[in-house]
Amino acid sequence: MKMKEYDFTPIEKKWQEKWEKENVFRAKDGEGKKYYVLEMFPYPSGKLHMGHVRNYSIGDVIARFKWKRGYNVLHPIGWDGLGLPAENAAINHKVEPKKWTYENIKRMGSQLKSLGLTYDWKREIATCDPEYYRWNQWFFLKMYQLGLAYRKEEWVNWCPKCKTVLANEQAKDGKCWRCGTEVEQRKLNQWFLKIGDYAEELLEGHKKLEGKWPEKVLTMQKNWIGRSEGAEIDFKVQGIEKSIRIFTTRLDTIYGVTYLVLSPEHPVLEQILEGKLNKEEILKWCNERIKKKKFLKEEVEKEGIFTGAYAINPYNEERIPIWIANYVLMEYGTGAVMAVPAHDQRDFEFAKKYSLPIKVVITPEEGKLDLPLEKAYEEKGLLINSASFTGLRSNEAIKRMITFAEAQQFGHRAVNYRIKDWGISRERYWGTPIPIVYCEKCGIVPVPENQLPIRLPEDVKFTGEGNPLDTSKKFVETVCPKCGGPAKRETDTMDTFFDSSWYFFRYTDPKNDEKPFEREKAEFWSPPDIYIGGIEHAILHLIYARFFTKFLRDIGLIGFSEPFPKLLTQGMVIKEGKKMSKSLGNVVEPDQIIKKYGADAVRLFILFASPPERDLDWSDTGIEGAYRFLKKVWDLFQRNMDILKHDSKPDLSEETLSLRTLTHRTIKKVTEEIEDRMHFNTAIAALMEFYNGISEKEKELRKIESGKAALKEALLSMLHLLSPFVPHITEEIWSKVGGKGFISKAPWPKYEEKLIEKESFTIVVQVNGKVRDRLNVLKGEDEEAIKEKALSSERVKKYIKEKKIVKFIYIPGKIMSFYVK
RNA sequence: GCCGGGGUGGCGGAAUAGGAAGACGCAGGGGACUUAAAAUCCCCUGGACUUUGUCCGUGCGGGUUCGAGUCCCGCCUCCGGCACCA
Repeated sequence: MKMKEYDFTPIEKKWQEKWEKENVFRAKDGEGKKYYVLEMFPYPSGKLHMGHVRNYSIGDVIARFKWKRGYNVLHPIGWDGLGLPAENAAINHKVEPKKWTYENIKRMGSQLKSLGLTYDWKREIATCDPEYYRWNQWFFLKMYQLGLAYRKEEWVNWCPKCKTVLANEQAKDGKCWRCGTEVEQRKLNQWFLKIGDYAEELLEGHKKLEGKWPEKVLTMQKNWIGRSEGAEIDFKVQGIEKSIRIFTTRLDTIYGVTYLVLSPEHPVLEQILEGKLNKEEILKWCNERIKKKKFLKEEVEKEGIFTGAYAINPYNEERIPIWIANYVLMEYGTGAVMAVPAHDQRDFEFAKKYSLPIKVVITPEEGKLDLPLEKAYEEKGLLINSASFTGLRSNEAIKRMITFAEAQQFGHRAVNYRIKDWGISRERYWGTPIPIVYCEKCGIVPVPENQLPIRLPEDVKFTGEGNPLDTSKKFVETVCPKCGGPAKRETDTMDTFFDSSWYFFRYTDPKNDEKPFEREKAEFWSPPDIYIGGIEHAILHLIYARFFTKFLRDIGLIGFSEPFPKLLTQGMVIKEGKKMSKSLGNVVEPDQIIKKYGADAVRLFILFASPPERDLDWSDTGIEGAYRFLKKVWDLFQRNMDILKHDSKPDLSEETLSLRTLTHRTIKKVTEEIEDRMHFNTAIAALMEFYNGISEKEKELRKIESGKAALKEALLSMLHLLSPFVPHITEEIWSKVGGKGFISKAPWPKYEEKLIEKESFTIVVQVNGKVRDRLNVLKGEDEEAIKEKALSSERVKKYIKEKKIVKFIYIPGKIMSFYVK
C-alpha cells in the first residue's frame, strides 16, 4: 500500500480558505458563554516578524481551545496604524503615509492569514481610519469638558532630527527612541491629560491584578507611579512676602536643615533675586543648567550657586541660606528641597563641596555615629538636638511634627507621585488631529462634536522638517465655531498611545458610526479574558489603557475599572542568545520558514521551544524536529485509516488498558496545561509522549478487536488535542476519517477519571534518604504489607542490617522512607 | 545604588503541594534498510570509578528535614526595569 505523503502547502491553503468562506470563527454578539482573547495589535511596519508569530500563535491556541470547549469566542485583530514610520517613508521614499500604511496592512494581513489564525476579520479595525480616530477626537472633547485635558507651556524633550516632542519614556538616556539623536530641552505649548488624578486609583487597582498579572509588570508600574508619603512645609523667605514650599519624607530631620535648595527652573527665583546685584549672572547660570540637565547618562557632578537670600526654618526660627542646585528636579515634589546634609547623601556631598554646615539630629537606637560623618546617616533612629522632639523615634516624630505643622498652619501631610500628566501633543502629521481651533477673539475653542472627524488633509508637504500639517492651508485656516470669524486649527496631533488605549473596546462594536461603541456590546465581551503581548508595553501602554478605562467608566460608557484582568507577557524571540536584528544578520523571516515547513510546523515549534513568558531561542534544527513530528503523525493516521473508519467502542479488556490509561491521562494533562498554566511546551511534550506510546503498541493492538477500538480512541483523542496547535493537518485528517464539520469546532475530548487511576504503582524505598529499591505495588495494598515487602528486599536489607529503625515515613503511591541508626 | 526575575546535561527545556533530577525535543555516537545517499526505524547519550554496582551532581557556602532543584540564612553571577524622586 502506498501512503500519501504529508504535503502541507495545499492542505494549509485549503483550510484557510474554507474557514474564511464558511465564517467559522465569527464572534456572535450576546450569545452563549463568551470568551474574549486579545493580543496586542501590531504596528503595520511592513512585514511580520517572529515576535508577532509567537504572540499570535499563543493567542490562537487559546482561542481554538475555547472554541472547542463550546465558547463563543471573540478573537479580533486590527492595526495600530498611525505613527512616525509612515511619515518617514513619506519623507524618504515619497510615498503618502496613507498609501504606505494601507499597503503594509494588506501585506501583513495576508501573512497573518497564512498562519491559520482564527481572527474574526469582519471586526478588523485600523486606527488610521477616520472612522476610528474620530472617536479619539470625541474622547478628547469629553476630557476637555471634564478638565482632564488641558494646555500648558512646558519644557519638553525635543528631538532635533525628528523635529518632534518626545515623552520622557521615548527619550531614554537622553536619546531619541527612534533615531538615537541627543535630546534637547524646549519650552512649548502642549496638551496634557490628567493621568495624575488617577494615580491613587491606578495603584489601588493593582490589588485586583495580583496573581493575574506578572509580578514584574506590577512592580514596574508601581515604581513608575512612585507614590511617596511625607509632608509639605512652607519656609518664609526673609525680606519678601512669598514663602517656599518643600516636600519631604523625612520631616524628623528638619532640625538638621542647614540650607534650602531650589531647582534652577523654580518660578520663585525671579522674586528672590529681585534687587540682587548678581541677578543676571545667576539666571544665566540657571539657564545653562536647564538646557543640559536632563537625561544625562552618568550622574552629574553636583553644582550650586548661592542666591544671597535666606529662609526661616519654621520649627526653630533658624535663618538658613537659599541655594540653587542642579540636583533638584522641578518636576518632582515642589521643586524645592530642605537640605539635611547629615542625613541625606546628596545634601552631604553638596555641603562638603560648598562648605555648608552639617548638623546631626538622628542617632541610631543602638550604638553611636562616628563623628565627623564620612557619609550621611540615612537610617531612621532617635531624634537628638530637636527641641521638644528630642528622644522620639523617627516614625513617631514625623507624626507629631506634622500635627504641629498643621496646628501652626505652615505645613501638612502630603503624598507625592512620580507619575506626571500625560503629554499627548506631537508635532507630527500621521496622528489624530487634536479637535481645537484658536480664534483671535474667542481664544481656545473646542470643535463641536458634529464636525468630527477632523480628517487629515492630503495637500501637505513632507520635507522632514517641522510639522507637515502647517503646510496645509486648507487644514490650518478655518472658522471659529463660536463666532464664525477666522481661526486657526491646532496642528499638533495625538500621541499614538491614545489610539491604543481603547481599541479593544472598539472590536466589540467596530462598525458603530454613532458612538465609539455600544455599552451593551462592550460589556458583553469585555473585559478581555486574556491579554497577550510583549513585556515592552509593561508600563506605558498598559498604564494608559488602564487610565483610559477609568475615564470611560467615569463618562458612563462602561461599568468596570480594569481593562485587562489577566495578562500574559511573552518573551522575545532571539537567536543564539541575541536579539534578532538586521545589523547582526540573524533575522529569521516567517514567510520563508512557512514556505519551507508550513504554518503548522512553525506554530508547533514556536510553542514547544519554551514557555510563553520566557525568551525563545530560535533553532533551525528545532523547526526540523517539529516538522518531523508532523510527518510522523501524518503517517500514523495514514496507516491506521481502516481502524479510524471502523465503527467500534473501546472496552476495559486488559491488553488495551495501558494505552487507554495513557489516552485519558494525556487528555487530562493537555487540558490542564492549556487551561490552567498556559504552558504549551509541556502540553506538546505530552502529545509527543502520547505519540511514542501509541506507535509502541500499535502493532500488537491492531491484531485484536478491542485493541483496534482502543487505538481508534487514542488516535481521535490525539487529533483533537493537537488541533489548537496544528490546525491545518488535523482538519485535513479529520475530513479524511469522516469527521463531522470542522475539527476546530468539534468538542474537546473528556477524560474518564477511572481510567486515569493506575492499577499498580512504583513505590520508591529510601534508607537514610537514598533510593535503595523500587517496589511494584498493586492498587489497594495497605501500608503494612508494603512495609513488609520493603523490609524483605535484599537491596534494602543490606542497608538496614541490624541497625535500628528510628523513623519510618510512607507517602501512599509514592515513597517509603526508613531512617536507621 | 534600589526593585524585580533567572542560574538544572553539549543545547532548548521538564520536574504543577518537600517525595525517582534531567520528561519531551535538538545535537552527537552506534546499528538496520539501501549499489549509494536522503528519508525512515532501532539502541546509546549528566559525570566519575574498582561498572551485577557504587559515589558525585540542579551557580557557591551553610541550615531545616527521613528526604531539598523546590523551604530558610549568607554570598556570586546574568538579564530586565528604575535611577540625584527629596
